[in-house]
Amino acid sequence: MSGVSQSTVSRVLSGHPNVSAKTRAAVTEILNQTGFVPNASARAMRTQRSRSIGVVVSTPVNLYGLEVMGQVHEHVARHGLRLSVWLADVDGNAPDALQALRERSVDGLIYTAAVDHMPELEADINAGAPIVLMGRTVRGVATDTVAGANAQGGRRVADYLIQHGRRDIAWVGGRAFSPGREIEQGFRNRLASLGAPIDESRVVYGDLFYASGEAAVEQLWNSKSKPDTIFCANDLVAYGVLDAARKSNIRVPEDLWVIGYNNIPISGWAAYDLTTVYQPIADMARVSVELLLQRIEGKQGPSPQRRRLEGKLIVRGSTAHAPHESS
Amino acid sequence: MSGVSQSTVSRVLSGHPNVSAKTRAAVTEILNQTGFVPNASARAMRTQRSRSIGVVVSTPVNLYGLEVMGQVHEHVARHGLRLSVWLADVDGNAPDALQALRERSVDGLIYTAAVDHMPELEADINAGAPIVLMGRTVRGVATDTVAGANAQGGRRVADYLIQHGRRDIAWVGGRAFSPGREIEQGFRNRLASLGAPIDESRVVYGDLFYASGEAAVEQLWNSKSKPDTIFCANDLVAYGVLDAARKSNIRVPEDLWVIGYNNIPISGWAAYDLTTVYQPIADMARVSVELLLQRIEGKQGPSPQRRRLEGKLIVRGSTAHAPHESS
DNA sequence: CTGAAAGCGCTTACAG
DNA sequence: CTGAAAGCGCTTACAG
Repeated sequence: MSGVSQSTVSRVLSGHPNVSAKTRAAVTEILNQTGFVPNASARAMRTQRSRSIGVVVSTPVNLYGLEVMGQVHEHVARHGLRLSVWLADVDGNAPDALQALRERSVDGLIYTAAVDHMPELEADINAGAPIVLMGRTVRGVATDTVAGANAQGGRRVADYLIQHGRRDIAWVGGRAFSPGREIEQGFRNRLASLGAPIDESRVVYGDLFYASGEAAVEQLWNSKSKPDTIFCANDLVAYGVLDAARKSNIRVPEDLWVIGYNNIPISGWAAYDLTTVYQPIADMARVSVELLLQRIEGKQGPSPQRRRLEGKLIVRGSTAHAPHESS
Repeated sequence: MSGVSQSTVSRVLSGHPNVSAKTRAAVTEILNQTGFVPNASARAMRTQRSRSIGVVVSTPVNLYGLEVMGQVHEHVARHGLRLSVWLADVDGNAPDALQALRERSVDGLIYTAAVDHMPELEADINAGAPIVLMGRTVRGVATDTVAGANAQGGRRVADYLIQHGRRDIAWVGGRAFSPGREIEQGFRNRLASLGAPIDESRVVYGDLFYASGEAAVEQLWNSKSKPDTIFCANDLVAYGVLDAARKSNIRVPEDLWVIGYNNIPISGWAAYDLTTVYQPIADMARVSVELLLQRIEGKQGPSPQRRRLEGKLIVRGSTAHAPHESS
């Protein structure tokens, strides 16, 4: 140390008030000259904080995961924290992420790939590990959860379709995917209460990738009861549906209406021009990061938070209706 | 410590050979019972290694960045390392990533968003910081660089187009984007040497997002010399071109051929069915991680490596030609 | 094969 | 306002 003690340098570095202006200036000067940068591991060991949080995203076949990661990064960076990333396997597991949390490489985790029945994840959460679930719900797990208002989104689409006279409605979803299940429930219930319950022969379950949409069209068109509308649990599947329709010369929207869910940017491109439900990912990321930081500080409330953020129906060409009708 | 010394536990944890079988078994037993997990910061401080590396990717508007991140994650995880992520700003800068490297939060960096003239990045590299450039080249920077064989890709496309009788060829590129510049150079040179130099009125520069493709079509169609082919520096721009053509009732491939670069998954979807040049991202990620780890170990050679990995032309419907002609 | 001890580089009461 | 000292939790020569 050129002149002063280690303690004083540390106080300058951390902006601690107990340093005289002239000492501070002198130390800052030398810091700049030497280009000294404090060691993060040492600070982390001493403070018991890595200043880093992790995010677990689904396998990036689904472009939605990219949006999620970008928004989480944005809000993590805003709090001066670093972001580590793990890609979950197809079952949503990311053991390396949990291990990193246990060994305090990260201070907390935002988990966006959860499904039901994840024993390792649930054990860590029950042991008090700071983990926030984002975008997915898991039954019986006692931690903060931030998700879209999916049932409400499903009801909104049901209202829209019935209002515009659609009756032969198909649903393409996935069983393991909690947002899809919630959308489906809201959608089914509202259709039923409007006197137009869904015909089970028009319900198809798949893995929610692009190819599932193509497969769904083939299955629905080979059945007796062709639909006039297909509502898909995510946009990616809807693109598969639209492309299959294109290949089979099924005209959209004249012969078939198609609706997706998420409103990823591709849905605005002319090739798809997809009516879909916007998800407020930026808000979900913001709230998730805030709740996680509170949990890391030990400031969470007695019972876990369950936040539901509302989306919005975005009407585009895949369901075009007469312009005087409001959406 | 129940029974043995801290040193022995540490040796068991690290798999050090100097532990008797029965001691090892006893310690392992207790470790499992108590669920003890060693603290990563303490290990990092002692070993001077964070076991974590960072990747800097471009703003994720471009889906290509997602693929890159996924592949880098794959290879980083394979080496038992953690991955931190930073999104670069529009100019390719990521000061937080450089800071994290300086304070040893990460052991090294894979930089995929570099452009020319990045003083901070170059200063760190010249000071010996372990940074590998991936997918982009920067003039005069002395570190390992792993990129696609872009000039060769450009030549390959030139050969293909001339071979199939295309003559009124347009190029849509970007000035700050090194792969684009290299593709352009290979493309131009080969066209010239085949006696069909590009007409400068058919060259358009933009920022290489979707909207640039739409803008390019508008500009080219308002000029005197409409092209019969548009070659784009990346797939995203090509989608913009294809959608603009769709809106203007320009038929592809009858009236216009369109070619992209990268072969991201969307290019295989029926809506675009885009002829493009495949980039071996997985290999680029593998080589980048290997070179970075060598550099972290101080085992790099005297002069920086410049690797070029070859891609491959993927012919699809956006340039359909008679089936008997080979691609 | 095992243990006692030093030290990685910080931060933070504590004493002055 | 400043400094000396302790301690965060590991790993690794060193001695036996």
